[in-house]
Amino acid sequence: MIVRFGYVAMSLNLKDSSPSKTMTMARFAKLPDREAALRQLERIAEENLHRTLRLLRHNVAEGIEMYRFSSKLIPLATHLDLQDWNPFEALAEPFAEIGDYVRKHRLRVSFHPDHFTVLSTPRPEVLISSVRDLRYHVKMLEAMGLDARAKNNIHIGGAYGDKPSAAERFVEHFAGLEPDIQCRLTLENDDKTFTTGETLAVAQRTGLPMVLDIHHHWVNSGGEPASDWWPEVARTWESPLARTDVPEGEPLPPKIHASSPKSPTDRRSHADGVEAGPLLDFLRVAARTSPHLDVMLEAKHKDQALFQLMKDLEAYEGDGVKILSGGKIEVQG
DNA sequence: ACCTGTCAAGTCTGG
DNA sequence: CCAGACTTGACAGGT
Repeated sequence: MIVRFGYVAMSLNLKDSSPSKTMTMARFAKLPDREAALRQLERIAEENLHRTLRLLRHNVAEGIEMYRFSSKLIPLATHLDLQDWNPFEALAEPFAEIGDYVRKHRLRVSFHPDHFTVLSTPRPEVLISSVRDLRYHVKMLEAMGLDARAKNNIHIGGAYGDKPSAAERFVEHFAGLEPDIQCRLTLENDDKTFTTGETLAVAQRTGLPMVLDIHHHWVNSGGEPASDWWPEVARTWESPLARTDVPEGEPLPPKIHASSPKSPTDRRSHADGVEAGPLLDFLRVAARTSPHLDVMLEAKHKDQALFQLMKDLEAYEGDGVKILSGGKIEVQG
């Protein structure tokens, strides 16, 4: 099994490369000239996009082919008071540059809209802003010129005291989404509410591919190994919806999230790095099912955690592990 | 240069 | 019904 590693949004190695520079609403509201303030927001966004491209170049130079974009590329993009503002025209070029680079180097990229996007919500106004947020993420991917292989990962959402009804609402609300939003979604199990099994059931009903977070699984499960679920989870990546825009015969590698607990007393928080041992246990089992797998590392130390993990994996070389590049390995089942 | 409170958004818990 | 926790990087204002 070929395994590619990626990291989230920012690098600790590249100086001045935060792709999430922002402007607060309070600051925006204080500026006297609204048009000038909007231009300033666009300048910040442009800077974030240029930094994103720098990060991608850094990744390619290090052999890293997977990356999650920051959701904060355009400050205040979905704020209600700025709905008359369309920043995409001014940002067409930097977005296109990123997309060109992604295609040229065949990178796996994604977004992860944050926890304000909740399709299981019973509140209409929350659903409306959730859809607005999803549309914003899709627009960014479209502005990059990327097809539906580039996806937006979300959770099911809250349970509101009745998980089955919440899951039911998710399915209904999902069915009401525009097709171009639907075909770019992935569904991830969370650390408190929807377990691997419950998330998988919704993924199977909707046809969505499921991102298995093995750390979330560890803190929110009956104790059975995450790898027990792998064959079924992997199969969700074969659905027609998941494979939208995937050329016939080409693989769409399943994706998982990996992180390690911060401490025995704080098991839910993310540690600085990712432990090689437990991850490798999972990978060896997954290798029996899948020829390809992409692993998003969610660690405080971001790309440095990735470099450290690759270093730690060297100890397993010969023991069913082969290092292929700075961010890619081969694992024997 | 460094520190602290705050930030657009949601949900859950406990009072 | 409401305040605070959760969680996170970065701003903004203060020292």
